Amino acid sequence: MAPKRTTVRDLRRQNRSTLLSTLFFDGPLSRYELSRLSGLSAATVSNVTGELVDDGLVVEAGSVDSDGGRPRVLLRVNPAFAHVVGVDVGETGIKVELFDLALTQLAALDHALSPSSPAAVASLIASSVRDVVAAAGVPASTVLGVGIGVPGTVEQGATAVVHAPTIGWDGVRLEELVASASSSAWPLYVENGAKTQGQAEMWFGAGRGAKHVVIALIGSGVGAAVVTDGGVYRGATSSAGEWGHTTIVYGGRPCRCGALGCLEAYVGAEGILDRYRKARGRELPAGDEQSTVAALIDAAPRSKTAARVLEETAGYLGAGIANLVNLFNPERIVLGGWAGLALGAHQLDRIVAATRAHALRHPYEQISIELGRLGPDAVAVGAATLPVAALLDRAADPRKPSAPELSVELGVPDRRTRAF
Amino acid sequence: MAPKRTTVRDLRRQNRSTLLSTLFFDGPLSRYELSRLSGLSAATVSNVTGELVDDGLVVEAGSVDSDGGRPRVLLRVNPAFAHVVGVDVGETGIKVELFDLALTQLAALDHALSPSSPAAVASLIASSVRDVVAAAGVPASTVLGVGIGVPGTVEQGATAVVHAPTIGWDGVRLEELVASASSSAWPLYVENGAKTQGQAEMWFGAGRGAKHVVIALIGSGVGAAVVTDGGVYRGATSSAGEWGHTTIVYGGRPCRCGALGCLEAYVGAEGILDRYRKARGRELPAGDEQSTVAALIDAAPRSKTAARVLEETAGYLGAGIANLVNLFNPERIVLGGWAGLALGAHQLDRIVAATRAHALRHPYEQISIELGRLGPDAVAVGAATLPVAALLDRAADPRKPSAPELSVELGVPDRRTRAF
DNA sequence: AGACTAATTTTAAGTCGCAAACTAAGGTCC
DNA sequence: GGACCTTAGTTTGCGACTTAAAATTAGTCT
Repeated sequence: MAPKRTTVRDLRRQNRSTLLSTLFFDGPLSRYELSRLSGLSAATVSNVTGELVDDGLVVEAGSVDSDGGRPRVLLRVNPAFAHVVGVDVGETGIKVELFDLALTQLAALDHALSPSSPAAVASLIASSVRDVVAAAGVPASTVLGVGIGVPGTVEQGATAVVHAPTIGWDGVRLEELVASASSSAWPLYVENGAKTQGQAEMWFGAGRGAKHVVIALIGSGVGAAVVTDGGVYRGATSSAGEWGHTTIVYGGRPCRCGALGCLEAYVGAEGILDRYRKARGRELPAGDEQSTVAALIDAAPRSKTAARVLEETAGYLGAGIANLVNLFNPERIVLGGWAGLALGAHQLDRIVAATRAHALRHPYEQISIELGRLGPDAVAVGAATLPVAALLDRAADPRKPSAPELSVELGVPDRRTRAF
Repeated sequence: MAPKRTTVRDLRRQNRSTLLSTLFFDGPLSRYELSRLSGLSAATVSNVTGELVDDGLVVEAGSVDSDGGRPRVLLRVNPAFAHVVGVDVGETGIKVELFDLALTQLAALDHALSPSSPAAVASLIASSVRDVVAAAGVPASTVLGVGIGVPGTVEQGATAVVHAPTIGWDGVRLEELVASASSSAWPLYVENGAKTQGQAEMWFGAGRGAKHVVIALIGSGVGAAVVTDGGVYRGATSSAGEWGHTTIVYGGRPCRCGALGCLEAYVGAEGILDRYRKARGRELPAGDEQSTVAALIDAAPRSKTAARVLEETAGYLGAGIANLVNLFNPERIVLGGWAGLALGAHQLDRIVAATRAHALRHPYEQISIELGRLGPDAVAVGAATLPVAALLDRAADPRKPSAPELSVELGVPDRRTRAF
């Protein structure tokens, strides 16, 4: 409630966290390099890493010559220290994957699933998590937590509340449902799927190294994860980033959200196909969205109509991206989601040109537009990062035995910001 | 360059900053209340405030009974400890105002000015600052710094670079120009005017108490200050928040930025009047924009055309606001700028209705839409907060004698301030 | 083996915030 | 008016922390 920031102990925790995070992200490093990178004195690095090694969080990983002196001993995060589970609740099925602490996948499970009651999904999640832990053969006690990415907005609070209209969920307390369907008490972290995917791209994909990034997620619908100052931006109630439902054509096409002229109604797969259908004046061959869009793109070289629809899509998308550029002034825009990748692969030049036409010169000059680098597992990987982020953040403080007050404070990795 | 976070000394600075900021924003407080609010122990509060009092930053301010015990001694920031200057560089003139540390205005100066060369403006700023300090009769040595709000984007870096197309500035290093035109070496802080006005609303106006706010600035043009997690959001190169140039009508009206369909072309004063002109099919009576818009609003009850133009304006504006709501998920939207206030006063219901129609239900339910509370001095007040924010931030560390390495690190000042 | 170099660890300060004990300042009750 | 509360603020003693400097370790080079 208050500014809160205090004691000398926080310092230690902070430094533990800094060092652990540095090791996590910047690979094996010697104590010496850690000292340079963190700004901490060699003595402190030695002291703190010693503790981390004692705790089993960090292990030595060979050494490296240093011309003519004592070789540096490399340290790295111990991948086997703990395991995490990532769950991707999609519109057509759920994926459950288990990773070690380095986010290497050890086991995975896939369930097709037509939209079902929250309770049914929760119980499927609970049993699948159990199964995947068993399949990987890791001791249950090493499981740090379970991250769950869902296709809707997630209101973070004492307990996460999910609103996911596309699968018919409204006000679902998924955390509670899963917890009560599950025998183990692993901490649960529920988050919007676009945000988990964005976090995955930030940690391991096209977002690495940047601090201000927007990761667009274009599939059947359209979403985005906005990364500001290095962290996923959530806003007051965690529903920030609903890019798909920003108005781009005032009074335009109806969107499934009920409003008119949303970006999603133009560049979401459903919107693209619908516009194509109208342009052709007749129905499309049957097939799922994904292959139909692929067919549309294939047809472009031969079909004027297909080409025009794609061209227009690139225009709308560029304008939508320009809005992000003007509002957020990011360094980088990452196009993700299956439709985003498909469009990006064939229309990137046009998209960039349209962005340029709609963005202000100065912020436009700062950005690069790239394609996402992670595959279809990105949402699950990103979900699995949630417990890891919590670990790094609280620096695996041994005094806080790993599963404290549920996911509550996960919200924002509480880096301090500032006013001006 | 690295995560940086260290020493035991930072703790002290941090706590000094927390206490000083708490006193600044939450008025006179006793040590006891400070202890509760900051989470620090009474001992530490006593210790740190003792230091602050010794340094002259804080003074006692009477006492208050505490039923049946020792009365509490109130502490407050010493308004006379330092002074700050705020400069509002507008499109038609500059305002220069001097404040004490509590941001009470002590003197002000106004110069009409047609768009002029940067050097001329810089020299006018330099001399006016000198004049206003002299007029207030405060010793030059107590001037903490000079904040300057400009009507364009400001790229923060080693030195601030201003791009302000509406006054013909492109790549102007205003800081350097003012510094060389000035004999004193007061630290300079250059920032976009919409952002300084936003900061003023956050500190003293409609934004108080909230952490996620968008302060819209609607005048001749359209801008916004986006406050995320309590701080004004700048993005990678400080040009974030260009709301006016987000596309709201794909392929729509040409905007002075060169693109089509920008929000500014519809709800900026110029855009409104131009649409009205077109709707009436003939010229408007002469007059400045501000009075012409007022006349338009007055005419609405009698003129169908005027009413329709305003109604449409509310619609566009609502859609623009909804985009902010969906993307940023703020708690509050503040309408500012003379046109924003005028529209808000007469069309707020319609604007709210349009916002509701375009926003997603969940984030919409979180917001309140309010009018700005500060008058035409807001930009200057906000500019003056910049040196104050720097003071609060570095906690007036006595070791850093108040005017150190020029404003350099103001850019993305690196640390926490406070919940504001 | 001895000299040298560079990475870590140990040692000796010096800082900091906190809990507990203590002092200050006023009120209540008889 | 004095014994006794109550609340605010200060002092003291301590444990925790980081650091600079000195010491140690582990190789390379001759």
